[in-house]
Amino acid sequence: MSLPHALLTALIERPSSGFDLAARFDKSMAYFWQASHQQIYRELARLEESGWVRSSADESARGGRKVYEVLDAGREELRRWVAEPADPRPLREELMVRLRADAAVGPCGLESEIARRLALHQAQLAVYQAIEQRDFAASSPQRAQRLQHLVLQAGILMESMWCEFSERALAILNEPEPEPGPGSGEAVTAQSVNPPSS
Amino acid sequence: MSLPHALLTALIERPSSGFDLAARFDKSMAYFWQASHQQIYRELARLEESGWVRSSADESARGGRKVYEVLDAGREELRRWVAEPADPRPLREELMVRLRADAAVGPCGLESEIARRLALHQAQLAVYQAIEQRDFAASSPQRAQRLQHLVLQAGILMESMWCEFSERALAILNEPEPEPGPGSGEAVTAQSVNPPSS
DNA sequence: CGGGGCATGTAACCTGTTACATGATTAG
DNA sequence: CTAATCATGTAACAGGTTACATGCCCCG
Repeated sequence: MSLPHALLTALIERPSSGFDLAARFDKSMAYFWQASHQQIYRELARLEESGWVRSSADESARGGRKVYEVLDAGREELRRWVAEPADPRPLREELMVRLRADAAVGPCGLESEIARRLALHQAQLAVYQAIEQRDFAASSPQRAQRLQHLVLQAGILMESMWCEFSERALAILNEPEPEPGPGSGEAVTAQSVNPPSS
Repeated sequence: MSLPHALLTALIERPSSGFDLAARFDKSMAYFWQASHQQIYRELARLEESGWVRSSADESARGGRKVYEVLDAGREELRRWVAEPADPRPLREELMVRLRADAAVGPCGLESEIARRLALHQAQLAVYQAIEQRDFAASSPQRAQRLQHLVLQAGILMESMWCEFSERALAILNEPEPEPGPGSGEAVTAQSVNPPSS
């Protein structure tokens, strides 16, 4: 339930239309939150209904462009929400399910997929590092700047972690099997091992 | 859409009832996937409808206990799915939105929340490390074992990352402000800084 | 005047969460 | 007998995804 507050934040940074927000969510906020334009329009309507933002038709632009800005009630709500405790949302990582499944039924050719994802994570890491060099080369004493840098660093930490993980996974998957066995050539090793703890 | 395949995997590891699966999802699979019992029952019904699993009433147990086991079609489906390419699901990390919001509206007292979460991540890390010591002390040559260890290591990497991140965040949030300013005591620093790239 | 980008939406659907409902068995 | 635990479900809803619908305006 943080989409409304993500939108409030983005609108405080700069009043915008739904369209602009959708575009900006692919940039400044994409490290850790994203939303489709449908979601954004839906949510903007709710925010306005709650009296947290106000829209005004932008006559200078084409189409029925509506620019939203945050009202005082919206700011208060945002400040209230920021300090509210919230447990980390549990992970849902499909790749781990695949690895478990591969462990259960025997080799399924997962290596190429992992290699592909390693490349993706390396590329994303490079993008983040380029942004860091461009925008945060000099360490700033300003609180807001440092926090924004921190969020970017989280993205960097995350991508680094996935690179590291992918390499470990490839090392295991590409390992030659201990004894291939001359006869039946499939899924023999799998059944014997049960999950570790219980 | 990996819940059905997570269930297939768990059922291959050991045929079980819905209730057992719900309990086991809190253990062996909880690092990276979880599901409520409602989801599990709903999904088991679908799996049976698809002809991937079969249920049989367990007379020896109390209640209307139904034990599910995976059929050949289910195994085939699982093998097919494992190799299927799938991009990493984008992150959704509420805490990052909070940090961004704090950067936008000024200090909101986020430190205590971050400290709380640091403690949570440290605790979880300790749990994972204990499991690792207990179940994976000796390095095994068996593929399935090594993959299961790998998945646990992903959990460890993840928790370590969050600890590292939380500490960095606390360092910034607890820093004294450069010039506090004698007059107005609120939200002055925020507005001047815009998001980095655009 | 036609195509492409700007701009705003509706509708249907799937997944996951929360709350509620039901009954069987066993321990005290 | 009663409470706890085992065991299986239904219903309603919220959030997110996909597909579709609509119209404006500028450029060629």
